[in-house]
Amino acid sequence: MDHNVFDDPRITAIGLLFEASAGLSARFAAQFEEHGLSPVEFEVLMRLTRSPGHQLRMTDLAAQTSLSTSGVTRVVDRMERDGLLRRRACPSDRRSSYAVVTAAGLARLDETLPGHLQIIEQWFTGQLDPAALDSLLDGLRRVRDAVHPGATAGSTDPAPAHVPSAAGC
Amino acid sequence: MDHNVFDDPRITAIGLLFEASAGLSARFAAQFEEHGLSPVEFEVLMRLTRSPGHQLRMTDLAAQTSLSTSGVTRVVDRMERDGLLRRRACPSDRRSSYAVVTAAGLARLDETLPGHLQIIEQWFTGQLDPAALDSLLDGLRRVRDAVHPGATAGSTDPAPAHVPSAAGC
DNA sequence: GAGCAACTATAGCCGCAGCAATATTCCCTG
DNA sequence: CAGGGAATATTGCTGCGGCTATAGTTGCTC
Repeated sequence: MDHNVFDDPRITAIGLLFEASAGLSARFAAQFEEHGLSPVEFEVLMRLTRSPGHQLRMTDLAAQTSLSTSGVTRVVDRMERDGLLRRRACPSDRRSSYAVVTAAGLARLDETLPGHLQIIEQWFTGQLDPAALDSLLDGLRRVRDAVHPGATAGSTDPAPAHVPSAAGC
Repeated sequence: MDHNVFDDPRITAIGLLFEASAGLSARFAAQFEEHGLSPVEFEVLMRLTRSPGHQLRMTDLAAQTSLSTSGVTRVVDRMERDGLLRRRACPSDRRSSYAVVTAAGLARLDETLPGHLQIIEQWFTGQLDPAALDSLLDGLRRVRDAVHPGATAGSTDPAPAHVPSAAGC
């Protein structure tokens, strides 16, 4: 029990990261639900809204989220049924289709975002003084860049740097 | 586009936290799979093994993981079928039952842990010099303590402080 | 000691999401 | 321009896990 694995600083470190992350996720989910959104739906709304024309091809949307292409198909199904999104055929490539944010989708996002930002501030960024926060973010950025989830990532990147295949459309 | 929400420092911050966390999760999942474990199964194995007698009542196990009680029932079903765990009736309370780690379960954990620790070091703790790491962990601890996932948390706590109801057993 | 509320584990039902298979379309090569 | 390989979206199938209902057990109160 002297060099118990459970006391290993690495276990402690990863525990802190995951608990902080999970705790925030739970707060977010609760607030999203108040506005009739699931976490994935919010993420989809964010990704699409920040994209040019408030739209993205299904594949590209999948690449920018934590979802597979079939997962995207179903989320877009639900959100289209709820009027938040709309499918649009790609004129130049008849295999592709766009998911486009509707006015209702934009409104829903606008209605959800203030509370979301407030929660981030209350439970995360506001918990630390500016210097400590910078320090934390620097560390996270280092880790993020190292582990680079590839498709899962990109939230901070203004453009995915990929610009995969939205060329002809 | 001047005060675009997407460029809000809070969005950037939470993006970094989630991407780092998700990236590490993905690495972990891949390594767990090499040893025939899912992330939840690994978590269950860790929680039980660090508990006195390598066992925990189903309810307490649920409280210490990200699972509901019915979720625990099913995970334990699977792991019992695979020989990693074993159910044991609680002698003093016939409603309760224990999940106990078997020798095979311990062996599986021992076989999985070194690689797990190595991944943590390679992609997380080893990415930063000691001072920066301390800084990062301090920040995370602050956030963790604030958001305190309640049941979901506890990974770093040697004892859950609760010591819920394992009294009579 | 009978009744009742709280607790414990489980089973039914459901939605979600990944993988693999499929149909369609595109593009490149000969 | 014919044919084959790659890309795109969708669907079937599966496993996972939460919520709710249920059955059994406990302890408390009258």
